[in-house]
Amino acid sequence: MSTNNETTFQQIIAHAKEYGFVFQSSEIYDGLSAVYDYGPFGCELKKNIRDYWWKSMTQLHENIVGIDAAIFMHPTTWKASGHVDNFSDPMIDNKDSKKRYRVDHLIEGFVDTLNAKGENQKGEELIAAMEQLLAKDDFAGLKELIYEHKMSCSVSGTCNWTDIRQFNLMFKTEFGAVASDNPDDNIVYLRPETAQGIFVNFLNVQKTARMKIPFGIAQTGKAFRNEIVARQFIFRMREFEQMEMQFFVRPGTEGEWYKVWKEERLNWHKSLGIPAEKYRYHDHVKLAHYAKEACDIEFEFPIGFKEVEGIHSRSDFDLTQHQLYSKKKQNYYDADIDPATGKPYGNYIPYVIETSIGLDRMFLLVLCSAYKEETIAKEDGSTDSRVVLNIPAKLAPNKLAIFPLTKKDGLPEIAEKLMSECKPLFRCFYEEKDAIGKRYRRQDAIGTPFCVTIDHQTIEDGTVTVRHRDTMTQERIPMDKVKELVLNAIV
RNA sequence: GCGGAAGUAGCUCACCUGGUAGAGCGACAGCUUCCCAAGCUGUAGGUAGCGGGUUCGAGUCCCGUCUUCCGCUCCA
Repeated sequence: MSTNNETTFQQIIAHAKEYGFVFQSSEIYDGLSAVYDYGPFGCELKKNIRDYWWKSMTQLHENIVGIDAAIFMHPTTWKASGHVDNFSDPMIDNKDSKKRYRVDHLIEGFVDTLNAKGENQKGEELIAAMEQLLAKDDFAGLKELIYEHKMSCSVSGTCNWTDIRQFNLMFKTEFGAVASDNPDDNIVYLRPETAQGIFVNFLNVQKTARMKIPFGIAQTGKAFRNEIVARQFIFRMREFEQMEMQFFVRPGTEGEWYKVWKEERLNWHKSLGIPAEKYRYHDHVKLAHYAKEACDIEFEFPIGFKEVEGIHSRSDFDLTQHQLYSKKKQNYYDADIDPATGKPYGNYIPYVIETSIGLDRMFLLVLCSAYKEETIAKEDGSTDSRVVLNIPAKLAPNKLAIFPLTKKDGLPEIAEKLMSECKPLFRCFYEEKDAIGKRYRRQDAIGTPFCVTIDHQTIEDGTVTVRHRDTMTQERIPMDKVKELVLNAIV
């Protein structure tokens, strides 16, 4: 048995479509760019990944609770978080060098060269003009300004510019049925991250669930971003799902908690049996405006190492910002005794360690690591091939397939009996058509870990054949042990 | 967003230099079959991404558009 390592990303994408895992959104209308739908097996796999994460966060950690915050949030949320100001800059491209500039950076850079030449007053005038135009979103005026002063690209040296375009990270929509005179009054954003729903509920959760620091709040849910380049299948989508946990800690302890979660999260990945050498950390050198420390957990996809999860030490940035914008105190009273002073730690705004994993990326990770094209040497010397998804049993869409060897002699009746016993406990699939080998292969293609075949011997002694997906080996066990076998593998 | 390539049945592809679409696999319905796909029979499924143009006639040539792929660019 040999595995072909040269399976490309394309083959995995084709397989995902052909077997009902992922479809392009609105495909009959030529599709919607960078939006995808999950099919029957895809949505099961996705749900199983989400459940596994949720359980490992909220059930296995007594100090982590969940919430489900709305996608719509008060617009001020995004002013406080920095998303409005940091991600709505007008951009311009140089057609010759293909280099993209933020318009304000381009003009400021030009002003710097003026200042270097001692033309400071001209520079100041230019900055003033720019700020006026920016405030009015007058892109034509800004472009004129760039041409008027013959601002050129530092790479190509030309003034061959595209029109100015605004890059908006966040999707906007209208809120409320009645239009206001000022359209801005009705704008709400589709959240670009789930984290802010946790932060604005920090005190609600802390008080009602009677949480003591250190504690965490977990949430899974959709988030929306206008990506400049949206490509690579479900790796980068405009609508995607995050699984985030914000862990609130006493200031000064964030360094050790960052280490704890960095390790804890990688262990979660390893617990799925995915080879450790496929993973690596990528520590951030350049940090975001809110971060103290940050790293990514990267996975080696067929297209190279890519980020799947981020662990960020976010300081008290977010809660402080929300306190500032909402004018509501975000303090926590810590009654524990500080050994240094002999007194309680008292009031403070907690620090936050964030773990944030993309559910869709995790889905792709599972699919990529599971997909195998195998060539099998048969006993008669000929070769055979199969496509198999070695999905971890606890994540597999179907857990058990039940086959009567033939569809007569009472075998289907026995199989249906087993089916009705098992299906309340885990997802099963029943099939009686086609040759048994063909049925096995169909289950391999969607990653079903176990197949059970009922044959004539079952009638005599009540045993069945269990066929294992990964090894293709078979064993004979009593039919009433099947349930237990599967349950042991998936819990 | 820019440059290049592609878009024919669910999938992989064929139709050579324009003359009104075919195969394999798959699916479905049967038959056969006592344990690993490629035995047998039958059925369904495509106005050739979409729109326009040239032509007596276009899947085949031209333009536009959408989508996908590759490279560049961006990515808190």
